[in-house]
Amino acid sequence: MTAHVHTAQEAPSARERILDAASRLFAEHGVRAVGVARVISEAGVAKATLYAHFPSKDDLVRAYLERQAERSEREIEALERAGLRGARLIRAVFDLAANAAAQDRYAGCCFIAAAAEHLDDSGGVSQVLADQRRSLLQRFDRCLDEDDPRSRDRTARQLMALLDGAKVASLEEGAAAFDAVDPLIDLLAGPSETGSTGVRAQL
Amino acid sequence: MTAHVHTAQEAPSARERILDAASRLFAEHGVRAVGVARVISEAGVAKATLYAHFPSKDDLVRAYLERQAERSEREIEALERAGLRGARLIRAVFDLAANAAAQDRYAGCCFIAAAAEHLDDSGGVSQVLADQRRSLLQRFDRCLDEDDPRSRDRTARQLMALLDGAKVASLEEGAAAFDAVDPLIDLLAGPSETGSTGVRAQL
DNA sequence: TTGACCAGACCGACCGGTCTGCCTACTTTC
DNA sequence: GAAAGTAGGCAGACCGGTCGGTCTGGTCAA
Repeated sequence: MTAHVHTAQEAPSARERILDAASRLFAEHGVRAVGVARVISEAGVAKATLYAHFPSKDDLVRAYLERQAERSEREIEALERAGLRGARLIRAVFDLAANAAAQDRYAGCCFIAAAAEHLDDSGGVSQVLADQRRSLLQRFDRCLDEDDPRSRDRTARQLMALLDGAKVASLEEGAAAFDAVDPLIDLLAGPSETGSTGVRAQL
Repeated sequence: MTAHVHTAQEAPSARERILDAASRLFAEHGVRAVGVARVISEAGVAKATLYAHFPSKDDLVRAYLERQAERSEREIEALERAGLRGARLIRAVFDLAANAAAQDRYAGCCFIAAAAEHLDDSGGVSQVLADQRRSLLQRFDRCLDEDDPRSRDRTARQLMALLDGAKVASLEEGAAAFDAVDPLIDLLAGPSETGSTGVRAQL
């Protein structure tokens, strides 16, 4: 695997260049619409090199989704470390998604898109998606301060639906799609306390 | 176009057999995963016949989505004709989606899936999707009894997000995904009045 | 005779994936 | 310190298969 650790000066390894190019292309055009030829072209890498690091395109796709899931997780953990808790952390998760939707070449949530492109899941792609989903659901659950676990679980699922729904709407409306659901977040997540988390304004 | 109208006895025209087979296959496996060869095979039709009716696969896809949108529209209109209004009609729309998610070979909402598969929209596919979306949004709006148009629009978008979110969740959880959002519908759509619309229980 | 349909060969393009061959840079050994 | 070996990456030819799409030729009913 050569889990090479680079300093900032070093050029990124071939594996990372491949994953970077694949991530950019997959996110913008979809997984099925991008062939390995285009990935190696934009990564500046030989075909054999790609297949040395990823046994098949499906492995590359899985690695792409896993990295994306890890990044999201780390972003949220960073916010938590910054002191955000409960309702404010939940709001921040929505704000992160809204920020992503505001990007120039935004083409929808990579997890929802990948799920739609892998209805027949021959590889382990949908497992990665299920894991990411469960992880976020649990985080919502932990952020809620309702006593009844059943009620907490239901509220977490409502928040998840709201997030996914806003992401779907953002395909056509961009980040503005998150405005409509905004008031509902407070309602579900608990006392709104002080207003904005500031995260959304960061970009 | 030969907009032939058959009685019940007549065998369906070639065009309809094509559209039926394509709809079944596209809905179950996704648009890109199904080739024209498979469509004509399951439709029992010659390749030339398909291309006589649909100039390209993209036209076939558009026809498939348009027909699906029309069917949804007609289902809702039938419920309206049956006397459902306001909040109860909104609930019925959710129940229709939940029923679809309960089907055996359900593989997600065809509109969301098609949107995810056509991030780069070369054909007019995304136009069909946008139309369907706008149409449903307007119907929600008409069903709400809030006075302020702005507030009504926002509530309609919240309902839409809830519906899309439940559809996304139903990819993994099936029709059960709609249970969680259920109480929120009443909250948004207005006075719950008498409980179930009965639609959901129909199947 | 005409027109709608059938079966299936055929086309060029592209797909994921393999393989050969060359080059470079580091490491081992004398 | 030079020679030899080795590992990783490069370019691109090549493979079988599938894609969307076209074309030929034949069947059948109106």
